Amino acid sequence: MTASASPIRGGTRGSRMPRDERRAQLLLVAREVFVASGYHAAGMDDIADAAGISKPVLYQHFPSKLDLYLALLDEAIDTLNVELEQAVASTSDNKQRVAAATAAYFDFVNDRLGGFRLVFESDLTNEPAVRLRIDEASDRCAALISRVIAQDTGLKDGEATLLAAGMAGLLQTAARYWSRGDTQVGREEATRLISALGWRGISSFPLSHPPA
Amino acid sequence: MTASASPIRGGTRGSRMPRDERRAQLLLVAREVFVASGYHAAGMDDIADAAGISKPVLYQHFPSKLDLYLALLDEAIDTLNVELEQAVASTSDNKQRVAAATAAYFDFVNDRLGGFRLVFESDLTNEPAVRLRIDEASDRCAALISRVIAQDTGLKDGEATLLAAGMAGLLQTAARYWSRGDTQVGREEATRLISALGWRGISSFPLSHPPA
DNA sequence: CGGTGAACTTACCGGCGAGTAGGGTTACCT
DNA sequence: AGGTAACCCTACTCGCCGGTAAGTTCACCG
Repeated sequence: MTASASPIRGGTRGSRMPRDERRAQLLLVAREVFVASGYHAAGMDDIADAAGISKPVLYQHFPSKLDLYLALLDEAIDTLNVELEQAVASTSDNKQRVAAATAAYFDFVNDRLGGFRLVFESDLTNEPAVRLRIDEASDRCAALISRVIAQDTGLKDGEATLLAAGMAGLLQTAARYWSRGDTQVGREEATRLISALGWRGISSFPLSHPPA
Repeated sequence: MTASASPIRGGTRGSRMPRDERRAQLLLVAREVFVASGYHAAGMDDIADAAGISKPVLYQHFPSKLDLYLALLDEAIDTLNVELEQAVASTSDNKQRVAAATAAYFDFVNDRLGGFRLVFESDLTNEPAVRLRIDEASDRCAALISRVIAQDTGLKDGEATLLAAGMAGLLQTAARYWSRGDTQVGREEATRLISALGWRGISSFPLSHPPA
């Protein structure tokens, strides 16, 4: 259940490191372990072992398991937000924006580091600090998308945000499903399909009372 | 963090019960506790206390914490699948089908029993048994939706299923977002918006090569 | 070279929580 | 009534894991 193939990542056993470098390595290794096992199944011993150090060193860099996890979570959330922001800012054509946003989600979900698991598949959602961050992240994504929707459709704010939350879920779920790889559809095709689904959905508003 | 207001649910302390009735009560109470605290934070003691019995009784009905949890998970998954199936079968008009499916998700997410938390917000996703069930549940939902999509658009199976997975995510996320209640939009309006988003998205396929 | 501090270690503590042993009590049937 | 089986309880074990106390080795600098 825990990493065992190559017990030491990013440094030879016994090699000392300057504090900053060590911290960076620990973040890297810890992410791998958390991503692979989830918060609960991952032990601080596992992380220390994987990094080739002993547990107290870990605690010299992070005051608690939760803090370590939160640091990684923040990192991942930030990545997602930045990528999505760039996508929205990359063009002024809203159709293109949807396509770019879709690509951003696919990128995020297929990132080697697997940070998306921390955000979308956390097993610590009952911890208030975690819940808060994830909710905020979702809200921030929704807000970004919401602006595009509102601009394109003239819907009221609450309505646009609801749709945006849905869109975010669509992109996230589709990207994750696709990345599982049991589908025959290639990435190009997949992003095109999802992007089209989203764009067509959005661009046909408002139709509260369908066009005569 | 654990229920404390009314320590005993569904029976007075000390009252004996026939086996089946007791089991049913335990399932009810356990679901409340798991829904409120998640798998990890919930203790078998908590559940026993909340049910007004002692721990060994719990173990006379369920061999382990995991088994108990899985029983509840299966129940919840079944509810979702049945509701969604009924929604799809309730009409032969695909637009209505999308509306009905949307309503089904909103129903499921707003169910008093909160079973949706077990399916959509489980904190035990690293347990293979849980992962398996949730993945299967998603796949089954996607398959149901996929058939509608394929029928309406003539897309290939893999493509339709990808879109269906996305749609399921859209419905799920939107319903959950709405049920958080920080939106001003009423339920009628919300389901109409989401349903429209989904339907418009779907019904405009195929457009792999946009209509001339 | 000696000394100083940071990096690192081994070896432990303490609590928590799943699961259990063994015995008491109530309902029901004959 | 009296036996019996099912229901239930108190009180414990035991492994796991986050976190720590105290001592050791390496790098660097005067």
